[in-house]
Amino acid sequence: MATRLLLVKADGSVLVHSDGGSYKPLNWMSPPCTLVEGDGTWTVTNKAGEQLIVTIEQVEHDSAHELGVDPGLVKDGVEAHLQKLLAEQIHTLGDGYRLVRREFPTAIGPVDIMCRDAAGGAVAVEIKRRGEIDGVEQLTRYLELLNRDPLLAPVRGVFAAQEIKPQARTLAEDRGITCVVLDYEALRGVDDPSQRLF
Amino acid sequence: MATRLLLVKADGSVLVHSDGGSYKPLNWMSPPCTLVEGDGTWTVTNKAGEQLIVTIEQVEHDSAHELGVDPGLVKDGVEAHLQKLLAEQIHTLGDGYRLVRREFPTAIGPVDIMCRDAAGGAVAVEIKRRGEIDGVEQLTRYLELLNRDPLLAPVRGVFAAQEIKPQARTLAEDRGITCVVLDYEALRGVDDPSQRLF
DNA sequence: TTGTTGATTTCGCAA
DNA sequence: TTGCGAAGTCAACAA
Repeated sequence: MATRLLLVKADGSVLVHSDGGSYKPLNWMSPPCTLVEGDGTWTVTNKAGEQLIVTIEQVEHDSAHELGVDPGLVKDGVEAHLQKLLAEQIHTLGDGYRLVRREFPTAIGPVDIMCRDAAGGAVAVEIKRRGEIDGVEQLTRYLELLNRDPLLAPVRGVFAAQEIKPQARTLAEDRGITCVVLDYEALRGVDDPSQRLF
Repeated sequence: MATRLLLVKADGSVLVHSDGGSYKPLNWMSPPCTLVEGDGTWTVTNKAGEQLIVTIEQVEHDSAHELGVDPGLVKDGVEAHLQKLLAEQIHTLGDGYRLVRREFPTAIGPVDIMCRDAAGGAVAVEIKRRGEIDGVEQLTRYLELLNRDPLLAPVRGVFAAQEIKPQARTLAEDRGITCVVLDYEALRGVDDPSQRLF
């Protein structure tokens, strides 16, 4: 038994907040779920039959407010933006680079950017906001597959991110993958539509 | 401008909740951070200098409560439990299996369980609650390393999880890794202390 | 409906 | 302090 903040949101979710844990509640139930009040308890049940049971001994405060849905939040600088900007400025990777296409399809998922270097060699680019080992593994899988295609092989790999963790860099370089740290501000700054030819 | 729930927790975090997004706030700032009130705005700044700026036009309700820290929440069935139970009942993997040790150390991190099969061959086990591609990659890295050790090689891999995603299973089996679906209830059921010899 | 990917993950442990 | 692994992710998009 402890003092807690109970929060029922309009989407049906029920949150039990303690005073720690940053934005994460101590416990919760995600929508869709049903809330049954009775005998000092809330019983919250989701579709899978899982239950969150709250015993209420005393109410310090209780109020309800309509929040509405509204525009909400606009994000900037997510991976999709990095991908778009880098595709437009593929020369960031080196002189003579040419874009083949974004979201280049393969059997195991799309490669973020496929391009060719000055010598005409195929280059697969994996883009992350934060470059960690997962991303290197993902690019490695793509490279293994792409290099089986005689029309493409040999395909080099480039791992591009705003920040690359040391361990990810080590793994990438061990595998012959080039690491590139992207400067989002610089990419965005150069992305002036009036300076673009097409 | 919209009606929002502003929540300042004792750990310093500031949460802006809308009526959607389940347990996640529309926007937030994680501790440690500082909150400066002034002129209808809250300016929340973290250590890295990032800012969350909230403009307040009207207050519908305002209250403060001491929540305390308390025991909180006890979890059951996390990976550590699966690992302990499987180590105690290593025969789940097959007759004649013997435990070498849990958290078997390697240069790139500990292998969850190292054991030997009936024929005496080394087996590295990676345990997950939910088996996804990441886990297969992790086990693959361990196997590559372990198989360079002439005292251990050849080392087989077993990928054990309560639930294994099809893509993870395919990747694992392509690499000769055995997939095992763990039944937590069954493992726990057998783990009756009164039935244990030590 | 199902699967896959990205995200301001947070938290705990150990080196 | 830093790095790494685990977690009840959630939401958007595509097949």
